[in-house]
Amino acid sequence: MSPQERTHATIVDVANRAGVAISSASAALNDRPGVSPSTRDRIRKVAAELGYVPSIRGRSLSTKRAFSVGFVVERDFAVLEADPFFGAFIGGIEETLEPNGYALSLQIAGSAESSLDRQVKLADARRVDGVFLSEIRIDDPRIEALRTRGLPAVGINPDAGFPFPAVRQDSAVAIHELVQEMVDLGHRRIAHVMGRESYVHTEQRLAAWRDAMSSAKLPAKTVVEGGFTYEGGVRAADRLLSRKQRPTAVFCANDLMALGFMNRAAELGLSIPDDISVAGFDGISVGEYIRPRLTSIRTDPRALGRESARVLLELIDGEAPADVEIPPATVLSRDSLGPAPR
Amino acid sequence: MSPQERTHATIVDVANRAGVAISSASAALNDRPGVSPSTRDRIRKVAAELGYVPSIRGRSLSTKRAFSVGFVVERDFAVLEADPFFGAFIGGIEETLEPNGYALSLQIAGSAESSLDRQVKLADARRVDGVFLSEIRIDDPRIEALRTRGLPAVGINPDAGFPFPAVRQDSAVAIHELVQEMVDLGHRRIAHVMGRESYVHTEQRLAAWRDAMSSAKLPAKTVVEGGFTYEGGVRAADRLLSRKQRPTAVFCANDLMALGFMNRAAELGLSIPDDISVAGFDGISVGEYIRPRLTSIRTDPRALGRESARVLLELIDGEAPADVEIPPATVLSRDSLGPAPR
DNA sequence: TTGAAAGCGCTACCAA
DNA sequence: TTGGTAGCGCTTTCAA
Repeated sequence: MSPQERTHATIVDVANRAGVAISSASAALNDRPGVSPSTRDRIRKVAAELGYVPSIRGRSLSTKRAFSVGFVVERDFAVLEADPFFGAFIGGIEETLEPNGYALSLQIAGSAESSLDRQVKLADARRVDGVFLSEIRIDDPRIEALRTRGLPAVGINPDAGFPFPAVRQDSAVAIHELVQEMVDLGHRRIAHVMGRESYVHTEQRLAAWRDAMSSAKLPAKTVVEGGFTYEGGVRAADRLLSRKQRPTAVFCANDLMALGFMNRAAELGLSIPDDISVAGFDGISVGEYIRPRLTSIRTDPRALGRESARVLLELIDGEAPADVEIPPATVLSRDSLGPAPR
Repeated sequence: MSPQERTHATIVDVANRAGVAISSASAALNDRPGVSPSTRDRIRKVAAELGYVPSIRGRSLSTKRAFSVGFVVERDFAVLEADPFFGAFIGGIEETLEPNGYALSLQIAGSAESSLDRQVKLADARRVDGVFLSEIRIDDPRIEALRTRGLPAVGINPDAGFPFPAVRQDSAVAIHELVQEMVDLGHRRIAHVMGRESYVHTEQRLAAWRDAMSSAKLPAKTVVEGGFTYEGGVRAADRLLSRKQRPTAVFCANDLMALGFMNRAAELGLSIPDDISVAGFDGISVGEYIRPRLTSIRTDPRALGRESARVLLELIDGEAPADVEIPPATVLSRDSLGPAPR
């Protein structure tokens, strides 16, 4: 075991070469007051000559900061692949992190238990200064674990009453619009294929659909669970389309389920949107590539990531950031919605 | 700025409480010899009572290790979303990293320049002990940057002669099989939609296609560039299908381009696979969800990630790991290939 | 087997 | 404005 480290210039080297004290070098290099302009310049020049880059390790130990934040993705590998949220969200996080000298420590957990475990380990080893909490569950155990540890955290689309600062993007309005659009097209039997049970966003979408249905004076009772997977969408189609009074339109809680639903419906001999209208949620790019193109709800995971990171950094800096609400999701009208068959 | 750090138990606390020297505590906690069984047990017990978790920061500074490795993903955000490699590869990396106490520092770079820049910063700030090099270009400038810094790195599917240890998955054999399958179906005019210029994997797939064509005594001259994007696939279809002697089969260097190609072909009134056969590369799950289902080549990014991380950790440990070759990619036969039209 | 202490690279406090 | 120095939490060397 030989950590092959090239010898980097340290602040001591800079101070020596510049003929100043280490503390002066530190102050100069960090734009802290208390150094005369001339020595400051000299120190800077020497640092540049030496190719000095501060060691995050030394700084970390002395400032008690990791300069790194954590994100534990809790998602099945299979789902992960087709998931649009992931990449864009991380991209957004990075937009904020990078200019602030922070790095992202990413972990992938296959299950909720290991997700909690990973989160705890990141915190206990003081690898990170804070974490992102997405895919929040009802009574999510991570919340308590984080609170006992006093680790800064920011929630992505949590429910009201969430104990940490939150960043939210409303999708209820878009879901209302979508349902209304269906109603305007003459649909009365509108079903919902909901996501995985006990996730907050599953409930949020379900509730929005219910509200929209009730606004339209329509009964909101046809709901089946699809678990956010393609296969779940297939099964949902099997269950919903075998009914005597089958729905004429379906709102799926994500695009992957909508894909499964559409394919199964087609296999069952139904044509979309002539026999049945389908809409998804997420606005994944693949929705644009399939035929008919999938009507969906477009969210902005990138902005969510960017803002979450901003809030998290503020929190880490000891501020008390307010919750952030980014512009709401919008309906992405494409071809999978049509007039209700008569 | 108040780094809200709960006071964690340190090794000093453990040593004090156990009534031993710090060095003994360290030895006991790290399974190093030189501590009697009884004191070792006592120290362990105290550590457990105190909920002691070693601070990675302190350890990092003293061992000159970050216990973290870096991965800079250089990909367009739009492409990233539909990219199957990303998530699975990271998942694989994690499988190796986690049990070894390492974390992954992930960065997303929009361009090649910023990718290099990020890589350099990670290295210079000593945030990571090594990095993964994927999406390698011909004469990739990152290689030189890494070498000057003496930072351990492992290449993912690099060309022969790559200066760092490498992990590879052969796809030439599968491409040969695929082309042969096309030939067996009666195709003679088989085109290739290649990926983005100057990427090693673009060249590798192109070369494999050329070889396969020449093995079949067929001219390998119909090639258009598609840049690995959906739109590139669309443009390729426009160019290839407007020819007087249009190809009857097309091998696209990734699935996304194949999707674009298929959709455009359909728009032009061609039916797949009756009028034209299409195959992709990657085996993305969406290929299963579209109609006709896309024939492709299945790679194993997860295994690639797992092995790469293993090699990288060995390298960091000062060993001299040999290159690794994981089982080759395979043809994923689905529905987008059919007999040549006559 | 045990303990004391130096040192990793940096920040920050206190004197000069 | 400068310099000296303690200390962050750990590993590791060297004495006892």
